[in-house]
Amino acid sequence: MKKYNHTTYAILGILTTGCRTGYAIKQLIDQSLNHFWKISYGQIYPTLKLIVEEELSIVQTLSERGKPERNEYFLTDKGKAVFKNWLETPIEQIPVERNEVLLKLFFGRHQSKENTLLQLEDYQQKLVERYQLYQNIEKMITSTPHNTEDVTYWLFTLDYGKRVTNAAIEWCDATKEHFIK
Amino acid sequence: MKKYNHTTYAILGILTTGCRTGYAIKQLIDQSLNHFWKISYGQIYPTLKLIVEEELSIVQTLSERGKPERNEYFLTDKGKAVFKNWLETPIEQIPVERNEVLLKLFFGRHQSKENTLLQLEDYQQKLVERYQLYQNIEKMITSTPHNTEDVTYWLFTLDYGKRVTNAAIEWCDATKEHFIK
DNA sequence: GAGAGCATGTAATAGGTTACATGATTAC
DNA sequence: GTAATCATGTAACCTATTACATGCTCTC
Repeated sequence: MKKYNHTTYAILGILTTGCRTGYAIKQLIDQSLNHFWKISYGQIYPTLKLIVEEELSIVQTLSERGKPERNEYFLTDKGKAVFKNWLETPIEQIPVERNEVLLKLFFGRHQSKENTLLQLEDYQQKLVERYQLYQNIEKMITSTPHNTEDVTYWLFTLDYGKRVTNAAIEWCDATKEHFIK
Repeated sequence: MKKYNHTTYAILGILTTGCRTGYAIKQLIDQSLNHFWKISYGQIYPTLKLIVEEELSIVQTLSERGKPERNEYFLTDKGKAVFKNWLETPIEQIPVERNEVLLKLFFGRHQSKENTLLQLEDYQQKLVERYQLYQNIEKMITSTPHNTEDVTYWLFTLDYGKRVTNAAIEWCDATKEHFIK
């Protein structure tokens, strides 16, 4: 089966959830997948064009009165099969995540302890903000009525973000110790 | 002060450690920074050309007998200042790390529990392998004699990797629970 | 009438990977 | 002689971001 890039699969996936337009895809990702996925219009519209060319989707142009014209996309059987195949294939490898703070720390021998501490504290603060953001999203989605099953999956991904962010925060604490003494 | 990309700062940093050639830079990154940074020759050689053009570095071509010809790079005062300035500037923001497993899980409502479990188990296995790799690197650098201070910084970055990877492994366990029942 | 939101799209640029090309030396 | 290692480099390609351009509708 022909391979596509991650962006293409993400868009195919979102088309299975009822989102129909490029604009709505952007909104859904920004609102629900924001902590582990992002996308720009510069990817969305060319990819929508691509999946139609590849016959993974068909497009219907709607001009309702009182609304701006819009293109609605629907998966074809081929599109559904390609998506399902991707869903069932394990990822090839965990990507190496470039970390600029670790890079700076790696060169720490050549800088002052004070500066290293400042970098760690700044990083930790940004991590704490991110953690609090996750908590707020969690509060919001558990207090607002949603489809129960959707919420469950949403919470899994949030839990991942919280756990990993928390581990990084704890590392900051432990590492700061070495530069305070 | 003029801005450069991360790759440029990484290379400036490595030139402060005594690495001198493009080949040696590649080796150092592959061996020591591999868990949070990677680079290809397609980035290294054009960047080395750039830093010479920008007068951040000078280059000396050596042809020793018995050795292939090589270009050695040395930071200029300007190069050292640019690097120091980068070291002292906090990162702008923590980047969003795309996570393909979370993306698949997000669409989990539309697939079988069995498949979700398989994806989680495969991911966990890859994480465990990564964790063990970190442990092995740790053993190796603590048992081989190195400059003590260098080792300390090296261990900090490894500790980060271990903590974050471990948090992800634990998340896999917790999440798998929901699909086993 | 101004601003927010809905809606679509492209071009320039940046950043990075992969494959390819070349050639010397060293160890077996 | 042949495989591994040292060493340098480029071209094609892929992915993604940013800025820009357009125009409609709805609310205040």
